[in-house]
Amino acid sequence: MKNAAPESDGRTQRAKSQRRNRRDAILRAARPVFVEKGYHQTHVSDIIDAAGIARGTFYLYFDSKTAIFSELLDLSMGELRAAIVGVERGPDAPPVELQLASTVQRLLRTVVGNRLLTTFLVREAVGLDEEIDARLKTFYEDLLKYIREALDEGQRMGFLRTMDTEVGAFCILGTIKQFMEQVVMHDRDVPKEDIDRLAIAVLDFNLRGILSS
Amino acid sequence: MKNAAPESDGRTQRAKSQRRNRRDAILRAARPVFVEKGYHQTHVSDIIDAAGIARGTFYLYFDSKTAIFSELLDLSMGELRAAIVGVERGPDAPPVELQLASTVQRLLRTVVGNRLLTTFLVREAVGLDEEIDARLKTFYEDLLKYIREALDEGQRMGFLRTMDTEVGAFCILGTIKQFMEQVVMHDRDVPKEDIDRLAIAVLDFNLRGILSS
Amino acid sequence: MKNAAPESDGRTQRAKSQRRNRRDAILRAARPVFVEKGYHQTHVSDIIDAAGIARGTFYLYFDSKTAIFSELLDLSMGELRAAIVGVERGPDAPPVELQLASTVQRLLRTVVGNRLLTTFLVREAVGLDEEIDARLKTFYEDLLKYIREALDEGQRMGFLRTMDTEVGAFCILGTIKQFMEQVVMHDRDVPKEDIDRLAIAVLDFNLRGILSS
Amino acid sequence: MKNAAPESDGRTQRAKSQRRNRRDAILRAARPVFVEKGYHQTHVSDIIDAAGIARGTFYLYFDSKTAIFSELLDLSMGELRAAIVGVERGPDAPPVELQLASTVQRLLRTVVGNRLLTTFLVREAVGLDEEIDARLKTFYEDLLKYIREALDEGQRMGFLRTMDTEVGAFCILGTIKQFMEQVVMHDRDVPKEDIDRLAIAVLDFNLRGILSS
DNA sequence: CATGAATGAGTATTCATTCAT
DNA sequence: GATGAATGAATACTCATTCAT
Repeated sequence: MKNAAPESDGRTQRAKSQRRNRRDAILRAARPVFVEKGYHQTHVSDIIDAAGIARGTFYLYFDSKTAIFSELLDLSMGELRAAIVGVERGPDAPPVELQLASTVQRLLRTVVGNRLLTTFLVREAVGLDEEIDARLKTFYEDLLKYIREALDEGQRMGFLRTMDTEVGAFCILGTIKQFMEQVVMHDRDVPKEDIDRLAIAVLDFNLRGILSS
Repeated sequence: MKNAAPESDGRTQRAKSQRRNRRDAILRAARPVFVEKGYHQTHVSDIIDAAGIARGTFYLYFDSKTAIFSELLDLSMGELRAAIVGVERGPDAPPVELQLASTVQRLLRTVVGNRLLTTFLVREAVGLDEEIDARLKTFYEDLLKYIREALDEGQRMGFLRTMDTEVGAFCILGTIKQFMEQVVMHDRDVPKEDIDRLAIAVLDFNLRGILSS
Repeated sequence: MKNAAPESDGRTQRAKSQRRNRRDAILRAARPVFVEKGYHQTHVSDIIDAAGIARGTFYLYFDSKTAIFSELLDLSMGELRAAIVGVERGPDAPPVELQLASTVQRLLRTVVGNRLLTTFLVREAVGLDEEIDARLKTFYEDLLKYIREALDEGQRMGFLRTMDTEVGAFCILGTIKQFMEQVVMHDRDVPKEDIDRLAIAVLDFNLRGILSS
Repeated sequence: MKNAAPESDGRTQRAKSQRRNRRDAILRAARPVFVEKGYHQTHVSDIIDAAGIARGTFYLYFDSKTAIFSELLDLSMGELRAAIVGVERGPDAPPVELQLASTVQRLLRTVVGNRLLTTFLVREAVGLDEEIDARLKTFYEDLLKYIREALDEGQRMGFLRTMDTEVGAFCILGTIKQFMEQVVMHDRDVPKEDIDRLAIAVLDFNLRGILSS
């Protein structure tokens, strides 16, 4: 705090880095516990056991059990967001249709490859805490908005048909979330080829529906 | 002793009826409490306060807090099931396409008309209890199976295109569940006309997708 | 209450008799339940189930759970008392020594023949309730006093040696109670011959001790 | 990390010692409460009030109310056992008769000097819990076996007369237990001289019975 | 008399969080 | 920073007893 010496900067740096490492270690240890046992059945004891730290140490890095869970949820939302965002809107960007396709593929690969994330988003985080619920709501609303804008643009560009894009958006979101559910439901690992096949099928459903043309 | 039979019969009848009434009254009182406060934040005290009964009386009719919640969940699943089931398969039945359409409409009307049910099915019941989770899983699996069979038949009859009906089924389920989510999210009442419009839009999405033909 | 008619006497009589029968039936039903499950693990439900009566009916005949238990205990104490009391003190009565001998035999036969009684007196009734404890205490004190007076008389008559009769009395009581314990401990039925053999052995112990003469 | 081993050793040592102290303090505080109020009327609140600790602290050291009671009972049984065991069987050991005599004296002194112990063994522990009952049964069975073996040896050595040593053993146990009862019954303190006098009287009873020779 | 639905006081135990060392 | 002993608020469930029918 006193900034007494120039090397204090280096120390602070190192300290901060250590602190961050410790935090990350605790987060990494807590995640599978929350996923396996669920929020309410996961006790602080379970987390500190998994992390190999003392009880008090936990509270040195996180304000509460809710706080660490909340942060894990944020990480999950971030990962999923990263898998989606990236559609370019510039004039010489690839066609939105293709972008959407690759987005779906990237998305499903992420979901399957990280079941922890999926569990948080579809099962654990619901109805625990008002603030958490709010954040989840915002997350999905952002997603909806993003999808809807993509649909709107697709309509403007003519390759998407006339429709209520609000409805279209939540239907698409619904198909994705249900895919996530299916992944969570089945414990077995899904082979990569199957994921690609599924991604194409889901995309196909969203693009063309079920009716024979 | 003399008039044991006739009297006991009448008494039993009345008693059973009263017993059922009481049970129903408690169930009716508990439902909105669970919906508003969530399972964990709903204490037995809240339920008995809402029902205007004594603590012991509650346990006279239900084994536990979990038991009454479980029963409410069953009721919700039953209502939703009733709104879906009913597709006839006979040779002179109306075309599956139409039946599916009307089913979606019926379904969405039910969902909107009973937000309590919806909340249970998409938010409250998840991750509370292993047994409850299992029942929920079974419920949705039945639903998936039902939808998939409908899709299979539609393919056989030629008006549905070639596709992976397993994927088609969970995508449809996803759009429905997400619709339920939207209903739960928005507290405002949705006008009936809007519901019908939405039902058509959702159905349209599922039938034709988003691509312009 | 009004004594309106002469036959009311008869009616009252019959009613009283019926009432007594009912009471006895409940007592008979409750006894083995208390013995098997113990006081605290015996619930009023168990008693009314065993007696085949309604909950309210129980309270028509007994003030409380404690009351019926207390009454059963009294019965047990009465039975044991009846097996003991009866030593005649008249000038031409049989010698106290013989009376004591036959008393011990009668006593042990009673104890073995009625394990329920035994259980109440040595296990169940201890430490349940201040009032019950007091009654049990009085019972054993009476027994002690009775034994001591017999010892005193025996001393006066010269066939018992000089000793502290207070100590002698509680030692004798101790041997009897421990015999009862043994009976309770072992579930198996004891053959009558064994009882007689045991009675003689116990008596022998009390009369002559363990030292070789 | 560097000095983990040595420091943890010292810390662990101190911690273990403190932990034991705390446990003992709670045990010491709980014992008179159980004795005075009885097991069922002693609530965890009473114990933590007596020990001056918080509710959670109690459960830090004991699994349950039953657990702490059980441990107190074990302590009592241990104390009594220690007062009894010690008869030497070697060729140059003091005669069993004398050993028996001093054992009885030691025993009674222990019983009188520690009324808490006595209360547990003769009143409190009976019929509370199956597991506790079993332990109590084993304890008394061990005692019986020990006494009987002493009697057998006395017979072999010729200074005890021919008798059923099984009966002799439980009769002796009975006199001891009844002595304990007498101590529990009477609240007043017994002067040491009286105890010695009583010990001799009890021993005399067991050795020679009540009959004049 | 008989019934049994209703009552509500009573209690052991858990677990997130704190803080002295 | 790290520790882990101590804390105490919070909560579901039982069961003896009552009383309207």
